[in-house]
Amino acid sequence: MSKPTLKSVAKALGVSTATISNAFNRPDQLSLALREKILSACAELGYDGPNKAAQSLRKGSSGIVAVILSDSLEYMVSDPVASQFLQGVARELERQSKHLLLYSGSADNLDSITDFVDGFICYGAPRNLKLIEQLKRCPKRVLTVDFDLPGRPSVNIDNEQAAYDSAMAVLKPGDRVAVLGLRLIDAADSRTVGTAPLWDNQSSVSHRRLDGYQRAMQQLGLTLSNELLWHLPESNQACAETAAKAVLSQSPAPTVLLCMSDLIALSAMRVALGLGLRIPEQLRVVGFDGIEETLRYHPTLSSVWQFSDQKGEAAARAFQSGQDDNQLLPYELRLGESS
Amino acid sequence: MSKPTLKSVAKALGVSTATISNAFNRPDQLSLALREKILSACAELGYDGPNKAAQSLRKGSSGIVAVILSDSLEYMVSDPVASQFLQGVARELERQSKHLLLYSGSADNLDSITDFVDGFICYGAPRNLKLIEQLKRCPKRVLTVDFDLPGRPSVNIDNEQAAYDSAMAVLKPGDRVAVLGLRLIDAADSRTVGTAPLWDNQSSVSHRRLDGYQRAMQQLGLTLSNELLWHLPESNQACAETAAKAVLSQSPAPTVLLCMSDLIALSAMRVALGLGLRIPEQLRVVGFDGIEETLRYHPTLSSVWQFSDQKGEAAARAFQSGQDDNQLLPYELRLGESS
DNA sequence: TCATATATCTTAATGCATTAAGTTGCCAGT
DNA sequence: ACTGGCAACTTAATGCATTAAGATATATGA
Repeated sequence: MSKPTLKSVAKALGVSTATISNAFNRPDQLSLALREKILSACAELGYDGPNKAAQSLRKGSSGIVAVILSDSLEYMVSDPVASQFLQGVARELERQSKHLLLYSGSADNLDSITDFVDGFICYGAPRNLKLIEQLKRCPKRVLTVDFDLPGRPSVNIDNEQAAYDSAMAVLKPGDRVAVLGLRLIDAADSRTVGTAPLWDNQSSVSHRRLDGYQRAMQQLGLTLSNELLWHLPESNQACAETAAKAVLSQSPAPTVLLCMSDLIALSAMRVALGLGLRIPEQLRVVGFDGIEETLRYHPTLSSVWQFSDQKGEAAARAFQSGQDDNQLLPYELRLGESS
Repeated sequence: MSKPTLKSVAKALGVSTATISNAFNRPDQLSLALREKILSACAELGYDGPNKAAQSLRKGSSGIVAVILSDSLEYMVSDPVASQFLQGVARELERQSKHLLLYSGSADNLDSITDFVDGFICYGAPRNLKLIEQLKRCPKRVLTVDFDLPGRPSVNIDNEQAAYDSAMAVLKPGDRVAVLGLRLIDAADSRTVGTAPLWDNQSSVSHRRLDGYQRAMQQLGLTLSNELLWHLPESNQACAETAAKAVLSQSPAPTVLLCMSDLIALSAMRVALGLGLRIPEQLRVVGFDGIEETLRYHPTLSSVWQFSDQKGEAAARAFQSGQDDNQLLPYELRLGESS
C-alpha cells in the first residue's frame, strides 16, 4: 500500500478531505470529537500530516528561508563574523520553526529556488551582478543585510557613524593615516589603490565606512593620500598581510591604521610587530566588527563591535515580521591596547 | 496581470499545456521551430519556467538536499572538520545544481521537510534519538556520514584501522596510555570515566577508534585503565582542557595521549606544555582528523588525516549516485613532532 | 410555532505542472 | 492505392492539498 494521502485518509474515515485538512489546520472548523478521532486514525494509518510540497504549492509558502551568502560558503564558514551571523539566523529561524536553505552567492539562477522559499535573506552585497538584478525583481520577500536594495527592507548598523566614531577615538592631529578597506572593487582587480574604480553599489558598507573615516579626518584636518588607501579584494590573511606590508613600508610610515575588519587589523598588527613597530606608541590600529580572537591577541584591538549573531537574529525576525523599514542595529566602540 | 503559468502561456500561444511543459523538459517531443517560438514567447511574457513547487509535487523531487548536522550549527561552523565537510558537500551539490538545506540535528520534526527534499545527508550520529528513529523510517533517500544506519548507504573511513595505525605509530612497550575520546555517552553525563555507560550506537566513530586503540595496545601488551579513558561530552577547548588536566596530573603520569580529534589534541598539548611537560620526550601525543591549525602549532601534531572536504564531496556524490554501499574513504597517517 | 442563527460538515474550484495514452497528418515501402 | 510507422500535438488523469461557498441539522429567540 502506498503512502496515505489526505484523500485516502478521508475515504477510510468516510469524511470529506476538507474535514481532514481542517483537522490539521483549523481545529475550530470541526467538532472536538471528530478531530480526535481523525487524528488518532491518522496516527494509525501512518499519515503524518498534509504533504508539505502540496501545501507549499497551495498556500504559496513553505517555511523555508534562503540565506544568500555574498561570498562562497568557504568564506562564510571561515570568517567569524559571517558564521556568527549565520548562527544567529539559524537560531531565530529554528525558533520560528522555519528552515534554512543555504544559497551560494556565486550562483545566479534564483529561479531554481524562488518557488520553494518564502524569500531571501541576503547577507552582504553579492559580487555577482546578475544575482543582484534577479533579487531586484524577485516576487518573494527579500531582506538585505549589510547593504541596500531599493525598496527592500534591510538590517544594518550605521557604518558611517561607527567608522567615524572609531576614527575619532584613535586619530590625533598630525597623524599620517592609512586605510585598509574591504573590497569596494570588482574582484578582477587584485589590490587596487585609490578610490577610482569603485564598485557600483554606493551603499556598500565599505563606502559608508570610508565616508566615516574621512569625515573624522576632515574634522581633524587630516587627508588621506592614495598610496595609503588600500582595498583588499578578499578579506583573508594573505591579502591583508600584503597590503599591510606595502602600507607600513612607506616612508614616512603611517601612524594610524584604520582597518575595515578585525581580521585585517589582526594581520596588520602581526606584520607591524614583525617589522619592529611598537603598538600603540609608533602605530595605532583600529578594527571593525568585533571578534573574540582580538581579545586573546596582544595587544588587544580597539574596534567597533557589531554583534553579528544578534544581527542574524534580527534579520530573521525582520524577515518574518513583514516590516519594510531599514533597521539600524546598535554597535559599540570598544577600546583596547592598540590605540 | 498575475504571474504567468504554464496554462496561461499555453492559452496565449494557442497550444496545449503539455507542449509548453515539453518545451522545457523534453525538447525531443516537439519541433525545434515551435520550441523556439515558445521559449521566446515565455521570455516575452515573463514566464521563467515551470513552477518548482508544482514540479516538486508532481515529480516527487525538488533538487534540495538536506544536510543534518549532528550538533548545533554553532558547533558545525566553529569546528574546522565539520565546516570543511560542509564546504565539500556544498561544492559538489552546486556542481549538480542542487540546493543545500541545513537542518539542525537538535530538531526532531523531520516531517516538516521530508516532503520538500530529495533526501538527507546526515553528518555524524544525531544525539537526538528521536531523530534517528525518524531517519530509520524516512521514505526518502538517507545517506549517513561517520556513522551507520541499518540498510542505509554511508560514507566513512575505517576508523578502527586508522586509530590502530595511529596508536601503533606512537606507542612503545611499557607506555602508560591515556585516551581522550569524543562523546560516546549521553550528553547528560558530563565527563564520565570508563566505557560502561556507552551510547546506544555501537558503530559510532568513537567506538571504532577506541577499538583500534585497544587492538594496538593489546598487541603491545598495554592496558587502558579506567582513570585514563575520558569521554568528552563536547569537542571544545574547555572540555578538552579539563580532561587533559585531570589525566596529566595523575601519577604516574601517562606517557602517551591518544586523542580522538586534533582539536582535543591541541588543547591537551597546550595543557601539557603549561604543566612543564616536554613533548615528545615526556609525553607523546597523537590526534585524529587532520586540520591545518596543527601544522602551524609547535610541536606539530601526529595525526590521522581524513580530508573532510573530500568526504563532503564524496557524500554528495554518493547521495546522488543512488548506490547503496558503505563507502570507505582513504585516510593518511602523518607524523609530526608530537610523537 | 416560525424564522433565524450556529455548528458541523461537504462540494467543488483551485494552485501549477507532468505524463501516459490518444489523435492527426504525412511519408516511405510495396 | 493501401498500410505501417513516425513526428508532432492534444486530451485527460494525476500529484496532494486548501478554502470559499453551499448544505444540513440543531438550537435559540420571540
